[in-house]
Amino acid sequence: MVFKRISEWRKLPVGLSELCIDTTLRCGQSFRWQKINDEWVCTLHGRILSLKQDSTHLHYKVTWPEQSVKGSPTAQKLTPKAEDDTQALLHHYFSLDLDLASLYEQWSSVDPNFRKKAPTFTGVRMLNQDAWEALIAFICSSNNNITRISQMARNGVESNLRELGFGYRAKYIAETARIVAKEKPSNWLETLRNPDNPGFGSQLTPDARVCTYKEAHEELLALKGVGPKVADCVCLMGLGWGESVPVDTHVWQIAQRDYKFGKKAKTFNKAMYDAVGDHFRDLWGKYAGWAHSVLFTADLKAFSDRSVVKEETHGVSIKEELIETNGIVLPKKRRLVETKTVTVKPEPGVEETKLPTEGEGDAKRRRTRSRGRA
DNA sequence: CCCTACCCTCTACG
DNA sequence: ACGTAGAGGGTAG
Repeated sequence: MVFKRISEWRKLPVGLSELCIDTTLRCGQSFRWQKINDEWVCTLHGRILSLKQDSTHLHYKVTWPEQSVKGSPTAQKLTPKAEDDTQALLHHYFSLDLDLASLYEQWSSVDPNFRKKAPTFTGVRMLNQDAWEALIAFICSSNNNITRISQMARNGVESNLRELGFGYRAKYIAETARIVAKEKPSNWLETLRNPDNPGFGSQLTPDARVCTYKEAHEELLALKGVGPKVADCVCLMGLGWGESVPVDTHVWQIAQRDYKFGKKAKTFNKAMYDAVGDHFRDLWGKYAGWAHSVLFTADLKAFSDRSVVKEETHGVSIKEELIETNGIVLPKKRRLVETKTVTVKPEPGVEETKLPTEGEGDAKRRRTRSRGRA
């Protein structure tokens, strides 16, 4: 395939606390971005986008196909003046209207745990992704990991999905595609979108029935391979519902560890699923899903080299010895250990914050080697 | 409501 | 080194 019309680098004024692409593009939201040398690269709305970032700006470059791709919904946009929409596309994709620093402040003011974790994970935004892409990607995410999902996302979607390594999810995708195409009204998926957060370039149809988050979530459950967690991923990342909180096993662990969930009830059923999401919506508000992503990212193994300890703890040392935390002896292993802990001032009326070195999170702070393809 | 099979890949461990 | 058990960002039946 021949590509032409490569633009010069352009830039948007965006600070790192408003957006950090190195974190946002690899924290399990989109599985198609690839870091090639110093640039993040992905196809989006019929063009190839390259991104890089410095402390003050997001830099972007566009590569257009030589001619329209037939059948592409964006093909008609490849008119000479259409290139100008790339800035608007980025603005929409990253929801740059939202003041993320203010949101972090707000979440920190109501949540000591967030205040502790967030400083080393600033600039984490939800991506405004295509709904269909999010649907298929997160069906693939069941019982899976980021590395493998990324491999799947790069494959073509055909009847031999199974041979391509999709496993049992191949049936889900085929079934879901059939249901959406034949059993649902045309444009059904888009009607589930948050009306306050329209899709990129979409026209608002005046007669469209307004949908709520709960309704959208419920509707998605009718698809094959879509349970509550996948439905919430699609709501949050593909349909613009900022209050959607996908509760996977990892978020469930966070809820138990840091938010006193599951002390009595050990079982995790649908009622508990809803309870966890409702709790975070109650705590964090309208953009609870965004706040959840910050804590989720903070617990990802891929980011385990970042300390949860504040900046003044500049010294880290490599120690080789048995480390015991809360009675759990971890295997002898080379690991990063903070040389000093920071005393966190207890907040009035709030449970005291654990000292960093005695948190259960130490077990996850193990340094991970790079995974995936070489 | 609870249990298990489902596909495949990577990792830890012997 | 090499093989194998186990887990990994759920869902359907």
